[in-house]
Amino acid sequence: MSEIRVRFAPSPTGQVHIGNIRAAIFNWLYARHVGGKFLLRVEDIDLERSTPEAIKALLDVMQWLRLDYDEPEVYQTHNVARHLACAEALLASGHAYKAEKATKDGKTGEVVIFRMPKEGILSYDDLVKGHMEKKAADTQDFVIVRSDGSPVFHLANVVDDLDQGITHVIRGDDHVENTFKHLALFRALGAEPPRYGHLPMIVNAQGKPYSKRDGAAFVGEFRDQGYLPDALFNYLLLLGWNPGDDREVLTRDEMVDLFTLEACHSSPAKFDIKKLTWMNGEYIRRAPAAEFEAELRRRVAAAGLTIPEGFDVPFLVQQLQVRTKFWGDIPGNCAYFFTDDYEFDQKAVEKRLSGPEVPALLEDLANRFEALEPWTAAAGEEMVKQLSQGNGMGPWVHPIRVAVSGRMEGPGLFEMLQLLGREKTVARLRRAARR
RNA sequence: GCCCCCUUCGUCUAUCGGCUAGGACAUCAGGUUCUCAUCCUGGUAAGAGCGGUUCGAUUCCGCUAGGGGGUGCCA
Repeated sequence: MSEIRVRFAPSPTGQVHIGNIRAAIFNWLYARHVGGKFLLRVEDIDLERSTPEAIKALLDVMQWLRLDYDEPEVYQTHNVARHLACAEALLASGHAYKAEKATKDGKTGEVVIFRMPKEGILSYDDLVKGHMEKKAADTQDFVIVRSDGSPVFHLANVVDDLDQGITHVIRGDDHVENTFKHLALFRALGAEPPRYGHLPMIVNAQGKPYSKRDGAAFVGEFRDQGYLPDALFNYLLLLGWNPGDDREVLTRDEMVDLFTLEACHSSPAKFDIKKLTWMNGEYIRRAPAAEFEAELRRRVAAAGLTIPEGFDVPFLVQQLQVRTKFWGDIPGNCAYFFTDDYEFDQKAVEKRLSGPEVPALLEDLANRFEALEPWTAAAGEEMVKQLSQGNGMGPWVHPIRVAVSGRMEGPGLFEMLQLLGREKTVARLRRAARR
């Protein structure tokens, strides 16, 4: 049995759309599952729309999502001579003919047109949609070489698939109708066509194709917003596929192991950013502490902040990891540990620090913390508990929190103070008392 | 217009004729608690409609409706 070869063949005309990259993901998983080859073909014959920037963005995204391919990427522009030679062959064999045809802006020129079968039923078995058929009479001949001599998508796409030995074409639903054309082209070229499978579209809340106006639609945007590649990968996979049981968060190995085209759906799926966000948090929470720490250090440093000597980073990680939904939350959610110039949330100040009793309270607490032994979260909590006499620590805890961090939410207060250290805690309490 | 495809909770989905229709996200209520988050418990919520086949249909078939795709010298 010959090797299974699949490909991802995007046009580099802009950023990479999530619907597009999902096709790449499914192709990649299929190839890995069956032990075949996954290839990348850059369909850059498209006029002026293909740009070097777009190609770079594409390659970056492939790498970011760990979609490795098994042979160097192929550029469609490098194969134009072959496309045209095939058109000649088709002309010679009578499968194509030349004709004068008008463009939509009124100019006419001679093009090469492929002859579709005129009688009978055209059919094929779609890898995900099942048996498909269409009356030949319902299809039309189509242009394969433009009047300027350039090959049209259908020709280039088919010839490249042929040349690359593609055995399974897994692509978006919008290509279903093209499949009848492509099949005919393959046969006219005297070649055995690949199997085809069509993935349903990703749609918005209204059921229309998901686009830019519906929110982030490009892979790069998700990356910029702090989504993890593995979370996006996992979420996109769940749109139209499931492992057959209740598992949702899967490792790459599990995905490869369980993936089949038979389990893919044929109905469109709505993109739900909330579930993606949940999954992202899930991936951050499940990340090894060391990985979280590395990311934390990187982001704190990138913000120009310095982690003090002796700072208990692992303890901070423990406090922060469960509260982080996006990498982008860092360092905003912990900057106050590393600078005295942290921001005060105005609402928090009004709510917790504006009372007439607050200055005296904070001064008193500053004195008590100054004398607290040992400097641990447990000791601090014990002390405040004494003060509250079992009536709830809120009246003490809230002002302290805002005074030392500027915000109303965050790690447990006493853990926060332990991390911050006695000196800073006391100084900040006094500063807030005297403002 | 014509051709093709799709249709289970708000969303992603399980079910391959036996269903008290399960899970997850979201949402609501409660628990834990110094906040937020996590975590735990519980609730609301679905088979587009109509016919048929069958002892029995969410599951099979047909029709209708709704939605999507295609119908380019775009890809």
